[in-house]
Amino acid sequence: MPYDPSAYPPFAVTVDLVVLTVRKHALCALVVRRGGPPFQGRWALPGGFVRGDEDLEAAAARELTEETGLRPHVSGGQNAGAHLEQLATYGAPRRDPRMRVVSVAHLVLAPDLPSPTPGGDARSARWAPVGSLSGTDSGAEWDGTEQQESLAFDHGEILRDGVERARSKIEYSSLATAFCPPEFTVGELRRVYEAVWGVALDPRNFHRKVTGTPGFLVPTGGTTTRQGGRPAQLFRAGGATLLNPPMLRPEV
Amino acid sequence: MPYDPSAYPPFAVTVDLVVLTVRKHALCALVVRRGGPPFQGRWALPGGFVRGDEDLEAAAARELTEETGLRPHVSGGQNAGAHLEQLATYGAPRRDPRMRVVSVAHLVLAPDLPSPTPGGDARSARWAPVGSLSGTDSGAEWDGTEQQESLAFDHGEILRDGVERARSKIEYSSLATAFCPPEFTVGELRRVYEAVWGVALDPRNFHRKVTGTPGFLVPTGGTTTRQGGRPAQLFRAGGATLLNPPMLRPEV
DNA sequence: CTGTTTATCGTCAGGGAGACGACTATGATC
DNA sequence: GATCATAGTCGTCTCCCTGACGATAAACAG
Repeated sequence: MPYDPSAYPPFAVTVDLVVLTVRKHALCALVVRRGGPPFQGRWALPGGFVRGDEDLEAAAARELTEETGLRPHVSGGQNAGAHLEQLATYGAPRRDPRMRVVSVAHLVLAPDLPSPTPGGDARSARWAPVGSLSGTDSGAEWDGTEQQESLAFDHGEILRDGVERARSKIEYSSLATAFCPPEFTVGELRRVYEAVWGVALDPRNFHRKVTGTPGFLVPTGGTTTRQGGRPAQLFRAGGATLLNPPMLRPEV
Repeated sequence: MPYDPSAYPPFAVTVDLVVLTVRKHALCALVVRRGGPPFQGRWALPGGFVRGDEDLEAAAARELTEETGLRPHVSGGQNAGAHLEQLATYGAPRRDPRMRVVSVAHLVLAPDLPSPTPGGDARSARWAPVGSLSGTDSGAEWDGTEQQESLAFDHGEILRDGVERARSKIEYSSLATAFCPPEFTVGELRRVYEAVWGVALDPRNFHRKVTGTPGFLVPTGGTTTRQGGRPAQLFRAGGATLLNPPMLRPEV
């Protein structure tokens, strides 16, 4: 099937971002309010068109910087920016009612940002607990104090896939450190796991596991009491990216 | 950023297929020879354009059927067709020298097909051991008896990603059964793992693991001696899709 | 000073995996 | 038919990891 360049059906290609962070013991996703039709006024994932001469990952990084000011560390890299990776591609024929759009979704894991409304973009944006957005099943931490509304387009499905990817990936990789500031304590890292998985973990077993895995954490020598209680050692993310054996999330 | 439907850059969208099978103790990928420029005469992954009103997965399934006659069981389903799932999307600006093409790669795991040249397509197609295609590191089983040649476009990279996905996914899922005929023995399943991972596994421990995992295998009652030696029980794939705990491939 | 919070170290039992020994049931070969 | 090679299947033993949980340490709040 030698294809004919003059006869291919035209598509628009976008990138959509599932930007996750942990705020106040809850896994949150960045959502923006749509300013125009379709789905005007509804919340959606941030995203935009891929430019004609732009790589997909570069487009995702550009959108991320535009929305949050974060500068991603593509494909690994030390803590200090955000982790960015391709998630999946969504291309159902009528997912956008106006035209045929194929969206390459990306997943971003970011530390908690001080800015309440991230980025200086004119659109309103907020961090929404993933439990408050329909399409996710983690209703445990969802207490109903916020407006629950389904996302525009198929973004609910994309968010669900991104959350599931994050939940499973921190099992066998050191990616959870991407949710932490450059220096963090074992307890802070544990609270990340608890927020992402929505379960409580035993502090003693968790401490044994993460400090006993070579290359996962490297002590910086400092300590902190910012969590209250006894001072805790500070760590940086080590070079290891794969956890072997993995830390499996507890059964139902 | 309310986007303007009349001003988006146009892309062509294709699907490319990484079709894997196990033949004669080796993991093999389906490759087709290109009939026209660019890369004329080089081997490439099968694939083609997504039609204007066609879902991505449907396009992948259609291409698969056109190339091999296989009818995929999308997203799980019992043994009898092939497993198909989305792999990743490749969209570097100049990956196709003619125009901007974004390719949504899919991964297919198929049982060994009797047909030497799969499908009745006019193009020449063959099963190539993945070790014989550059871009993969599993050189152990590659003995140099076949022509080694790098694939067209970025298909070497796509193949490598697909092989890595298959290698890691059979660790924690029952997907390895997709490489097997509807009824198979424990030994045949073990040889699938050995071929995909390129390692030797202990038959006794493997037998204990797979027969001891609930829902992985269900005995059909029959036996076979098609492998020689003592008759072996026949099994079908059970309903379980996730292996818990996983069967981790041995270290280096 | 006492209670509370968080961090960290230890102990113990159970499960799973790797390393093997032993036995079984076929077909092939002498 | 006896023997051998080939696979399959069952057991055992040890080590390591994990989950459950007791105990101690070091800060702060009253």
